[in-house]
Amino acid sequence: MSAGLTERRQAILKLVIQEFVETACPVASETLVRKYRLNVSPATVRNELAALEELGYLTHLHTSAGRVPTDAGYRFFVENLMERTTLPLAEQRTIRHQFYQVRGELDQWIQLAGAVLARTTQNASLVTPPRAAEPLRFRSMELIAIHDTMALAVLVFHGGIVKQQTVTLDAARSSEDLRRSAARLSDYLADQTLSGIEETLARPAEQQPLALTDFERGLVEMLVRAMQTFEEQSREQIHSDGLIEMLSQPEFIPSLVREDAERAVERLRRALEILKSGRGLGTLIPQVLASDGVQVIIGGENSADEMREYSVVLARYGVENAIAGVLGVIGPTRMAYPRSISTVRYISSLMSDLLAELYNVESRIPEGEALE
Amino acid sequence: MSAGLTERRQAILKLVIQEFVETACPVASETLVRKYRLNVSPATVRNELAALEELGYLTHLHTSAGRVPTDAGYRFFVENLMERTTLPLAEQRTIRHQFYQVRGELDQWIQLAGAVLARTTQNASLVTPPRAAEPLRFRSMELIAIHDTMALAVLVFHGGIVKQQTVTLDAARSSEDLRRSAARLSDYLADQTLSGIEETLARPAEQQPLALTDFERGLVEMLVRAMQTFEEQSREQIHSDGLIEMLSQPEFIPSLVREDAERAVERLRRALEILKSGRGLGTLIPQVLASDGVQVIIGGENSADEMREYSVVLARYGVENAIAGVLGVIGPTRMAYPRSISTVRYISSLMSDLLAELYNVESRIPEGEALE
DNA sequence: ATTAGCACTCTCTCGTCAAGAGTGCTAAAG
DNA sequence: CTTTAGCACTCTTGACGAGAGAGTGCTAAT
Repeated sequence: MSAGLTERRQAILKLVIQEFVETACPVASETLVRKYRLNVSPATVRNELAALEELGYLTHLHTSAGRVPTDAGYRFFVENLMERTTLPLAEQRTIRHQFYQVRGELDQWIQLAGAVLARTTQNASLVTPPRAAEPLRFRSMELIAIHDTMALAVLVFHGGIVKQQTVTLDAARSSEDLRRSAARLSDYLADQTLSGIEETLARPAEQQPLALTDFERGLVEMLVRAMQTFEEQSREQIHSDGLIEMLSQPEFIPSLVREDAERAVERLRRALEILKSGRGLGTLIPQVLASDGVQVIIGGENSADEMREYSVVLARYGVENAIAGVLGVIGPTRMAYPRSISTVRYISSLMSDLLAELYNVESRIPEGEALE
Repeated sequence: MSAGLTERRQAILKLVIQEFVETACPVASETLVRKYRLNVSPATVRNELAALEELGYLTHLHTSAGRVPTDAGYRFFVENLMERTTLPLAEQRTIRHQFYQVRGELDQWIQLAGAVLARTTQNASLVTPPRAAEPLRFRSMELIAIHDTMALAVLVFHGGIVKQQTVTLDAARSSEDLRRSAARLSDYLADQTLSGIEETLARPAEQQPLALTDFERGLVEMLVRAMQTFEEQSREQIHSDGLIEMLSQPEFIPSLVREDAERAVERLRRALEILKSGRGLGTLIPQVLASDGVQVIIGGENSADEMREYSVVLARYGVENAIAGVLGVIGPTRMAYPRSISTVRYISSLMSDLLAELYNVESRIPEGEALE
């Protein structure tokens, strides 16, 4: 019976997927013949569909409804059937322009990347802030008086990472005082990592190259705390956007998908939880960070059951050996993979370019034209 | 027939609202009698319910279903029937402790306030960053070299507001160079507002007290751009959180609310749009900024039709004559108003305390115990 | 003024039924 | 051996209706 995946079956599989992605309705044999002007009869197509089903690429919800791709079907499509597309140049231009307008602000890049991914793919987007390959390394500190008993500490780390923190002063201090303390600490702890700083502090007093005042000791504590929370946060933080875009997919509109409507809402809640907590994605991120190119995870392929109905398209971005993050889109398995993939590829290369510029490394990515 | 709002009717109205808020089901006369051990018969209650309906405080979905409060009913409850409660001390303590742990970071306060509001009220929360009453006033600038052709500008404004921005250098510059330029500009433009800076720059060259290099001129442009975008953003930005909490309300669970299920999803989409875009809230924020105490907007009372099914509980927070923002919760009109109001009141006073501390003003708010 | 009793209304839930969609199978044709 | 026409079969969907249940509104008695 099953004579393997003949050319024609592949072509039909491709059509089924295209059609299903477009319409979100199970596709019937006759629809295919009519819409794509196939030169065979519906019966022939039915035979092929049955074969594809036996091979595991399609399913039946129930006896008499059209075919729907399985995860394996999508997988085959992505691997073998899909032509590699790039985002239209006009869209690339528009996106580049938007990034140009927020040049200089990393936070804005992240936010913009999320918004653009969501808008162009009509799905939710995920962006993790770029994380340094190496642990955070202190560079210098500035103290700026806000008023008598309060100052603002600006903590600068290697790689242009800056954190600010207000500190309460035990007593009034002059600007000059603050500047001196900041300078002393900047000198004292320059280029140290968190563990280095802790080590330095742990040394017995007589081995300390510098006698710290109580005030300065307090500052160091604040610095340590800031570095800790930063490392914790950057490890986990996932920005997401485009919930609304994803929710406009028919999967979430009970009137369109002939189904319980109960389940549509349940699905929605699950989607929310995934996006908010990043649960189900936790294991994916490091995996993507360790691999090149665009990664496509279809349904529950790689992670827990809760992701069964969703696909994720992710790519790493960043600068080799320096800093890297992950960005991508998440949506129902019925996803326009070519578009998602080309968008993710483009945005990740764009973000890489921007970061490379920041890090003064010439870009290595083919699609990366200079930013304006 | 309608002998006005007698004592007993008020009591019954109160019970109806309590019951409906708790169960989300239309409340029947017999239920009231049984559950609250009223010493009258269901028939009597029915008469009173009918009167309350005629007075506009209750409605009927259809002939034979229990009563449901109208907006006017909630309004009367909030104004006259509700006892003014405060958040339990244990909860206050927990919340204070959480704020203590992120002391020194304004961004974190905002985020935490949103999370706490959402969690304790089981609704979505809204927080706008505190905005200075006066326009942004420049204080000083630091330039920190990142590498040869890139530096990080740290812009400090009055009130402890800090922005960072990377700048590309036209040519390599020494640290000393950068420091001098930053110092010159800090001196030159200190204490100026955006319009002041623009005015200063507009003066003819011979009146300029200081001849700026091209590089410095570029920095000023960057500063102006940063100040502009900051003012724009802070005018509009609304942080929201707690979507998941709100979505766990029965209104959004089609199986619980006997209703189209279609509408539950539509309602949900609307909620999302309100939260994301702040549409329907736009007019509310300035209104709340201009008034004291907790403001309750029930249903479409004050704004457009899209808010008809939602209530908002908002309060201003901040420091008199210096800085102010708005925070609160949004949820279905069937809301536990006493709890929402007391939570919003507490969080706003807490945030006010924190800001007052930052601004070195002694706190004026009664509930505001010292932070730890 | 309160309340018991009861009719009335409206929703909700099944079950049935007919229509429709699409498949799977069989047998004939190329 | 492949393709196809024809047809029975399955399953969903929507409509209709009846019966049960919930709660009210009214009336008349207390």
